[in-house]
Amino acid sequence: MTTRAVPGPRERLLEAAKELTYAQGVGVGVDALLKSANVARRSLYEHFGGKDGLIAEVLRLTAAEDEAAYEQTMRAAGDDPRERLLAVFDWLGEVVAAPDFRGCRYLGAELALADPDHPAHAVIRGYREHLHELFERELRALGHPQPAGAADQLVLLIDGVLAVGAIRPDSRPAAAARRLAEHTVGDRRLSTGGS
Amino acid sequence: MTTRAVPGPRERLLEAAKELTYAQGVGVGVDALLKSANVARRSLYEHFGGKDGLIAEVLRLTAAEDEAAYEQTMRAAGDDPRERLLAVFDWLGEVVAAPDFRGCRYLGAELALADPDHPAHAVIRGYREHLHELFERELRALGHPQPAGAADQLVLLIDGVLAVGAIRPDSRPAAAARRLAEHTVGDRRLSTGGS
DNA sequence: TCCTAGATAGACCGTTCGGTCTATCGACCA
DNA sequence: TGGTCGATAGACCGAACGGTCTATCTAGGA
Repeated sequence: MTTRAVPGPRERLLEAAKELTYAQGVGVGVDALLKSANVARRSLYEHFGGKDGLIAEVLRLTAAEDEAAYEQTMRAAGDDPRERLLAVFDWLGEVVAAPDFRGCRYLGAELALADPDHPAHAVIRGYREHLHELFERELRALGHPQPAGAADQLVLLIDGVLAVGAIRPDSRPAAAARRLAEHTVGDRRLSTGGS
Repeated sequence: MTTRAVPGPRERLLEAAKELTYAQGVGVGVDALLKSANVARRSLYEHFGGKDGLIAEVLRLTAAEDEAAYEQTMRAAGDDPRERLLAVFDWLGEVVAAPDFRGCRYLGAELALADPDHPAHAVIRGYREHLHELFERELRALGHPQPAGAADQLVLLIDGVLAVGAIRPDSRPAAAARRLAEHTVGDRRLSTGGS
């Protein structure tokens, strides 16, 4: 049974941890997670082996969701790779402006988990690589001369938006980043084969 | 006596906290701080009122140091505002490449301290504003048409460098950001009064 | 010389931490 | 009907948490 009519303890725990580890940081207590999920203490250790396992699994889950959100945003922006890439920054503007926005979940976990062997770090790196490949693919379709380097720049701009948004959400960082992203992806003439 | 020959408990505590809160995050225990600083438990509460007060004071201290580092970097780059601004990104390249680099201290604290009333948040915002004003001043000297907006972009690029550097220090994010910063500050012709 | 102020060590407080344990409950299946 | 398995509640563990306390020591000034 991989599907069930009503969410089981595992699903409830993941959902509660997804919200609490974002709102409070990965330092939330196990008790708070169990209480919020209405799950027995033992279930956590049965399903995830411990708090660290739960955190890593939550990041895996949200990474898949966030990757899908990026892809959906680009899909909805049409067929032009340039428009698809820039649409990401318009969408980020909404993300950052949301009242419960509290910065990038992955960067928060990366900085909070001092242990370099924590399983979350590998998940975070994988998420970043996925985004990088996503952008690089579009840049290749655009005929960009340096798709890998340009993808580096786009990822950096996204990090900047999420970081600035965490501290000064009112400063509209996504708009500032979009202007730089327009420069990164190149102007419209470039898509016909510039130098 | 504001100066003393040998660092007193307050100075030792600040120094130890500066290192430990960066290496381990602001979640470090009070015991670890006291042991590292070789300071009596009571001294912490006498001087800083508690852990939160110590953290805020550490951020105030490092903010002053970091602001001075930015200014020194720009001063050493000469008189041309354009070169002074771009030199910041060359310097950031060294910062990120340092073996003990672990991301931006301020962003880490911002994301880790869930309590919006924590005194550290005000310190962090003040630090950001100081940097913004520093850049805006140079951009005005450059004759940039939108100094405030361009300063927003530079701060965003710095955040991006520090964020990417925390996760993939080997990807040379400062070099990617510098190329974008060159676009932000404008090319050389602009300093003579372009559109 | 005595007094005071600051620093020390460290016991102690109640709470919370992550994790392990036993015992019970309830649904499903043979 | 009896057995099994997943989930439950919750006691319990040692350790660490942030913070308060007393008592002792020591350097500086009157």
